[in-house]
Amino acid sequence: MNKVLRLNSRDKNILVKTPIMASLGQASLARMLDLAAAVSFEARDILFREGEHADVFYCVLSGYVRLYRLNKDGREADIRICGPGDSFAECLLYLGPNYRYNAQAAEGVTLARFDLAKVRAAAEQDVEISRAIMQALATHLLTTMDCVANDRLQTAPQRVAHFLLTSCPKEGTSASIRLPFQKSLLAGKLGLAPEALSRAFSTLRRAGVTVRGRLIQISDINALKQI
Amino acid sequence: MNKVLRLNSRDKNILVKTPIMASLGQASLARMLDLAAAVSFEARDILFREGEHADVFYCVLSGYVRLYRLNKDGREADIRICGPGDSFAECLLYLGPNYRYNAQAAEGVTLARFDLAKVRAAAEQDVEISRAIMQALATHLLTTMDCVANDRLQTAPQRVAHFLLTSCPKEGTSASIRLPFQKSLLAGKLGLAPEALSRAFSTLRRAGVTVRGRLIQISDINALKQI
DNA sequence: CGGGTGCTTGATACCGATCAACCCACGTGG
DNA sequence: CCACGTGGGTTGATCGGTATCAAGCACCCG
Repeated sequence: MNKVLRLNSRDKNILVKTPIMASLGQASLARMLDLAAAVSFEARDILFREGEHADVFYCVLSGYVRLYRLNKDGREADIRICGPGDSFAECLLYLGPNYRYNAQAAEGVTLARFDLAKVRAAAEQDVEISRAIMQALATHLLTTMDCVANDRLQTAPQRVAHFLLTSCPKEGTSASIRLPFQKSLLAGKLGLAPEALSRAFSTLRRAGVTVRGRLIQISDINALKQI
Repeated sequence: MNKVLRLNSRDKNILVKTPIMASLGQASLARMLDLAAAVSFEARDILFREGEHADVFYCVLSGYVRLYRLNKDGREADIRICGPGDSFAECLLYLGPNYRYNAQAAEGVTLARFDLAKVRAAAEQDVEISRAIMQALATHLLTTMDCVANDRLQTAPQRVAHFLLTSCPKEGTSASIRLPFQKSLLAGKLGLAPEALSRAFSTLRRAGVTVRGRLIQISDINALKQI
């Protein structure tokens, strides 16, 4: 747990470009910025646990946060990986009083923290804010439904190929990507064990994918699409 | 495709108890009811397909609807099964112009149909409506996140046990359930092949689960929780 | 009685988890 | 400068779970 501050101007600049904030007009934006506090966490810090009473939600300014669940014998499964601009736990604005999953800093992170009750009140008065929240919720919902469908339809190499294709520019026949986080985190995001991710990368070698550390070269984008 | 009618009073009674409508006051409720049209589909009818232009969303009055995706070689995976009271595709109120999955009637269904644009306009003026929609979106989001977590953490028998536990009364040591739909639909909902569901039921026999047709007897609820 | 349809059962194959060993890059301290 | 430890990643061997394919069964309805 950590420092709580008013946002500095760098943080504000990031926050303003965030999906939940980007669509807001002058007044609504000011209102939301006024409710935001900056907090930071070290790698592996737990932000909250499933079942705890929820009174704040977050928006990532830098770094990555894992949202995950545990089963009764302690195995964990990632539900979502949140990076810069992503907000999480906003779904609790209009729901039960407890967090429904665990959140952990995957590395050092800085976050904007919002008081659920205050934002709820602000949304009540300000249609722009409530519309922005709806949009965020709808987006998360579709993303999560995509996740279910992908888990159920795609094999490990296909998931990795799909991920690569969504994180490289559309045009051109080749591309190179730098992973924004550790491979083990990517594995979790794709619902794979780290070993399975590693093997998936090596089967993708024959489709023109070269991996060295976090650098990934894709020689033939169209070949990837055929996987 | 089928009859389009104003709602009859039976349908209205159902619709009014629905999550999206239940929280509405007199005026907002009237406004929404005024936008609703009743439609019905035969078993296996396609309501819409992924990629089609979306101009309406639905709320189930009776029967069940499958939401599913296809992969390129034609295999399908269910994303969600919607029963009476469930609404779907409302997430498109504030998002892209196209449906993001396929919807099919799993049996004969009656639905309330809402024009996206009109509801959007209504929500813009009426905070109650927009709050109700948010609540529905948030609920769906959490449900879908649960689904991801369950898919990634639980085996087939565990998923079935979990399903049984959520569809039987909390108190008591034994219970009996009548499945509201076909087993093959349940299989899809749980992300399983029908054969796998069948086998899961038979491994649950040793935990005191007896299946005959759609009737399921659970002799020891606590035993199920240990699976 | 014949023919659906939905479900179960069996045999097999595949995919990914798991466990263990190893590798490599890096940092630290003797 | 080197020995060592650590953390992230890869590789190999094995196991388990579920999909798939195929056949058989039960029930319903003509």
